[in-house]
Amino acid sequence: MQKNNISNSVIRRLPRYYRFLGELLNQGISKISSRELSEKMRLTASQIRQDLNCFGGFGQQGYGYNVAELRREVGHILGLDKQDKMILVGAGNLGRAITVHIDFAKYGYELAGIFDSNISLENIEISGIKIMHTNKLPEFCAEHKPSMAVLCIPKSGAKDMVKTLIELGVNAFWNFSHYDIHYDYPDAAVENVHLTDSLMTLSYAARSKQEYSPECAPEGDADITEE
Amino acid sequence: MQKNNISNSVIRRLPRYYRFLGELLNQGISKISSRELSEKMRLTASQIRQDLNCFGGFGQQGYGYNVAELRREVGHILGLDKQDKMILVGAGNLGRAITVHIDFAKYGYELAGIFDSNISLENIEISGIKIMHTNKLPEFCAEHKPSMAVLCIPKSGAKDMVKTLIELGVNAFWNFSHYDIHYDYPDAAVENVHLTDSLMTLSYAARSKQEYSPECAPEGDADITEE
DNA sequence: TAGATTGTTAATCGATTAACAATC
DNA sequence: TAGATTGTTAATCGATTAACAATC
Repeated sequence: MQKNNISNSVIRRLPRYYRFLGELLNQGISKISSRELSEKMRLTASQIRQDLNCFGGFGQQGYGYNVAELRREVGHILGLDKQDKMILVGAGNLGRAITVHIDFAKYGYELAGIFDSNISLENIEISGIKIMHTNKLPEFCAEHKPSMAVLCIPKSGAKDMVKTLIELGVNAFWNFSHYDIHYDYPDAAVENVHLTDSLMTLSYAARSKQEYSPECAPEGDADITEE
Repeated sequence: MQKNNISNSVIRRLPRYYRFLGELLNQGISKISSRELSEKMRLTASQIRQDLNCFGGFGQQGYGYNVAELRREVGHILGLDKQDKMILVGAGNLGRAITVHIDFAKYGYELAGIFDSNISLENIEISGIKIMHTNKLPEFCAEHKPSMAVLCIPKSGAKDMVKTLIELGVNAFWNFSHYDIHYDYPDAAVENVHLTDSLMTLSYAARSKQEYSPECAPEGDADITEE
């Protein structure tokens, strides 16, 4: 199904296609052309056809794409129709929010266990799952063989935790810490969520807009705002 | 200070520079060359010099970059040394986690108010801030003039909420909902955090690795894994 | 000064867009 | 069939890397 070497840019657009196709389906739209979809998604029809054709010819000349079928295909490419076990490590505010907020089953994962190194959290339930102490990880992983871990722990503890998890067979990480897993384990599947990086990017966008907005703009050349 | 039209690719690398420079500083390293930094960050020295030179010549030939000074400059470019008020809308699990987890002051923002449309949450305190009902927004914004809002609300309510906030003078959004703000307000500063998109991307990476891993690889050409 | 390393221009690479032939 | 729209190749655009002259 998947051809070799699909570029990261293409992969990162797939979830968005998947979402939009889901919405179209909810709206009862069963057929769509690349041009119509491009208008809804604000990208070019060309790009949509290129992207989809990395994985196969899902459309039909003169007709377009069947929404339900295309969504199923994209979901399949993303692996959402599989079923794997995963764990979450770090039951702080962020870990608890993700546990409650994300419906992992929709993405082909079963949240099988929650772990924290803080012994006082042991046996507390979140979303019906009891928090276990991290010293239970070897036993748990041997039994359930989770393939993915969500890391909601500080950077300081992350390096050792990842080492442990890799040894226990976990090879995919949804990483909310700032520890750079790929540096030490280039073969692991890693998706970093750097919330503060995102906030800083927004800060840049918001504040450069401030500078250039008409009310605040200084007289003369906007380039030379430096003192 | 900032030249025109810095590409988004460059901007998105700045927070990472900022983090790495902070670490170097913590380690007591006061001077670094683009080559040394490139090894630590796993990117090319050329790119580092190109990126930084979009904003000015922060280095010195034959010497390198002063870590403390460069960090200050990058922080300044990102606007982290400013101070603006902001609000958070949606005090569910995610909203509460972000309130507690993110130190907004570090990024030049003061979390001035938390809002929720659920009346039963009113006056509950998170991180010392009392949740207010969303009907208090007009009054609050008139008084405090927040420039940014964190949106931790479902997509269904997001469109109306953004319309309200835009009218109240908020023009930057850290958007955890799936509502596409830029579609309706192309001039707003928007940073989307699509957690489930990130999870799907990880799913793809994790599962295509599974397919190609030595233990599970089928015999013959790996390209033709389709039945 | 000589050595090192930046700032900056030129070359390369990859991703996006445009064009069009294939075909439903 | 004629019209529409895909799949796919070619052209363009932008981002990254390499090279080197400037200079500390």
